[in-house]
Amino acid sequence: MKAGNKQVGARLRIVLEPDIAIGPGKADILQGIKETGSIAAAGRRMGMSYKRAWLLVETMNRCFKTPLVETSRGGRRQGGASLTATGEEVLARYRRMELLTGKAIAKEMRKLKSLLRDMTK
Amino acid sequence: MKAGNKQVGARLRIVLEPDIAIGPGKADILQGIKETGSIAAAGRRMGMSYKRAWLLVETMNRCFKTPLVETSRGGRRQGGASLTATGEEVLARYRRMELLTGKAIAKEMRKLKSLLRDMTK
DNA sequence: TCTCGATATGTTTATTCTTACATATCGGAG
DNA sequence: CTCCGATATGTAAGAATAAACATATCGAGA
Repeated sequence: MKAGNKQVGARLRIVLEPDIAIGPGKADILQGIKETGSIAAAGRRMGMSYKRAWLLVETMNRCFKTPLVETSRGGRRQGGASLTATGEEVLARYRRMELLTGKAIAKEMRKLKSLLRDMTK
Repeated sequence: MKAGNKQVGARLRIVLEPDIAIGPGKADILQGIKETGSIAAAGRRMGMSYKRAWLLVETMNRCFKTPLVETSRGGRRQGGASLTATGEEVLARYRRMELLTGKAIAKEMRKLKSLLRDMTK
């Protein structure tokens, strides 16, 4: 289904405990929720089923002391979701880690790339 | 099938081109070949089928200008595999990137962990 | 009280990923 | 010229993942 995603570069997956990790997918969902105000919209935006998006959110909420995402149903805006303070913090820290990693390995990265075959055929 | 693997910490996946990446799995295979002298042994050591291990090797060999692994069949030692100079270089660079990443994000890592729930139940 | 869009879940169907099994080849050593 | 262990591949069976479909709930506002 989703095709040309996963940008080139370093992809970071933070394994905090065995089977408890946060990677590019969960980070993007957090960001999507922050920007759209809903799990459904965040999922749609990244071509992911609502169920899958919701499941990831549910997992994250279970793993941290405080939920990362808080949701509401019905009401004036017909429900929605937003990041808690912890959610904002986790997202910010993950992005920072991505940045730090990118800088730290930039030089090695270039050297690795120079070993690649052309593949433009 | 394989269970308690994937050490906690940062897991790095280097995406050099869309659909061309090297991550912990391929790095471990390279290292296994370096240390055991065979694809089959490297695979067994990490609980991976020979076919899977061979397939990963084949993919890597196709993607780089020079093969990373060279193989032989029959002969005195009944065949085997070893890393080429390029293979050694790729492995070394990947390990270095892992190290650099670990150092770069250590501080953030600790802070993230402190937000985790206990889960020892 | 009926509507609407979003959350919340369960069930079923597809798809994709791995493994398992089955051969074929190689080539020095015995 | 047969044996052995490893490479090299194909195919079929199974397992794990993900998508698709189907409801149920919520609650302010019309």
